[in-house]
Amino acid sequence: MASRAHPTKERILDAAEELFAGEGFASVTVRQIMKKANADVALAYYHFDSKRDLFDAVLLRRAEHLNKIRLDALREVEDRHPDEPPSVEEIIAAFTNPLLELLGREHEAWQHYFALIAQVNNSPEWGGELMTRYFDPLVNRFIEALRKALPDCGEEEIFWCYHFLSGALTLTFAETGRLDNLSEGRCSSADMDSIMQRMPVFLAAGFKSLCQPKPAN
Amino acid sequence: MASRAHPTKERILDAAEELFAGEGFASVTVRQIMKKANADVALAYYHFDSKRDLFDAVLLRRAEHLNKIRLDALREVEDRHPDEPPSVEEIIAAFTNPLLELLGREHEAWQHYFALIAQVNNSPEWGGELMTRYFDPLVNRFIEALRKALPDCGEEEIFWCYHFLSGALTLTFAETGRLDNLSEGRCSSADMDSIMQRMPVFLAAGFKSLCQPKPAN
DNA sequence: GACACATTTCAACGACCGTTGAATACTATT
DNA sequence: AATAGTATTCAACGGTCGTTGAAATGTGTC
Repeated sequence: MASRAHPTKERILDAAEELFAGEGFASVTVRQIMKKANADVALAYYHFDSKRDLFDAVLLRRAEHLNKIRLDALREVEDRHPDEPPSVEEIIAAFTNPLLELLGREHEAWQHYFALIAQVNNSPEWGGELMTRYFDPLVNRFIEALRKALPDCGEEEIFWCYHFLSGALTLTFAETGRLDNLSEGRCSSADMDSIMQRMPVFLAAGFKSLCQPKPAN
Repeated sequence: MASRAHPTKERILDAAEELFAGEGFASVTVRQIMKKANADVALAYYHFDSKRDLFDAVLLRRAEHLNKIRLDALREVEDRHPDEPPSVEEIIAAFTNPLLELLGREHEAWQHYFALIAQVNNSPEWGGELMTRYFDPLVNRFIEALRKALPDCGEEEIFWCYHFLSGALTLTFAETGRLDNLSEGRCSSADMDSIMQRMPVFLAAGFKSLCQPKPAN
């Protein structure tokens, strides 16, 4: 039992991640988590100090990796043509495409994580604090890049545009089934190619419409 | 006690709405709700049949009014120039501006409701089913109007664009404090004028970029 | 093999959960 | 004033919650 390849602590985090993502923090029981993780209840409190600490650990575990690969993606498009700033589309694609790559590689794990993030982002209880704690440095880095790509853009505009982006992004990656229901099967939330082709275009157009002087009507 | 102006049933719904919006369905206790409503615990089960039924009643109460005024707003822009379909901006403004008007009139009540909807929309547990049940007829009506405004648009594009819109909209109206934190006070989630001036423009640009042949680069 | 130390098991604590049945108070009609 | 129906109170139920202390087991070191 408790194979080395999947140590207990990781199994607990996996189980907690999936259950929290599906039903939220409060409705999931520590006993449910530990049953799914095939471990005794008390082990949750040995490896983590409380249910809440376990929740934070779930969030933190993948946040670091996520921030790293997104930052790499941004650096890459910035280095691609060092004399001029990257386009808005490129910056936004660097923000969103890493998520799609992760989903392609380990779909289940990251899908649960993104569903969890969507709930956190949209919760008044946690949205403000937790998103700030885990993602602000990276987000500020992207906003800085966007400012360079949109030199005529006002300060407030950038933040509002990012806020709209954030809502669209988290809902899309949450895969709640809403899109599938509404479109009566014509679209699938899990269709990553559709997301990749459409989301950066949609969001970049929004940024440009608010942040740069319109050429004409 | 239990003044006619604020009957018990309504007070229970108000209290439940505020608490559910703040902390989610599961972490709120029926006892907490009834304490806030200044009524005995058992009354929750007299006026509603269960905690879950109370939750549904909270969602349903304002959904009807909301659907009505949004539909009116859409009809109004459609009737404004009966010979041609309204523009994408006008349609989206008809979808979003009624929310702002409600917030202007009874800010607190509707603010709690929108925060609740944001959580429901982003929950895998509820997002698919509940949003469909309460809002699909209206949403389909708007999608139909958008189809007319964007005759060259593919079927899938419209649903994806609406999905992006839905995410941006629900997060924005949830007022989680995230925008305020990220912008370090430069923007306020509660600044309704900012939303009205920016959101329809941003979203309409996204629709047009994906749904209509680009004039140039 | 004795030792320290990390990990796991087991049983239980008090608190609080959603829910209910029976008794009481209110309100309006006759 | 008697009655019927609605609204409210009170006390409690079985169950489950997060959490813990103490005992048992495993693991590597000298």
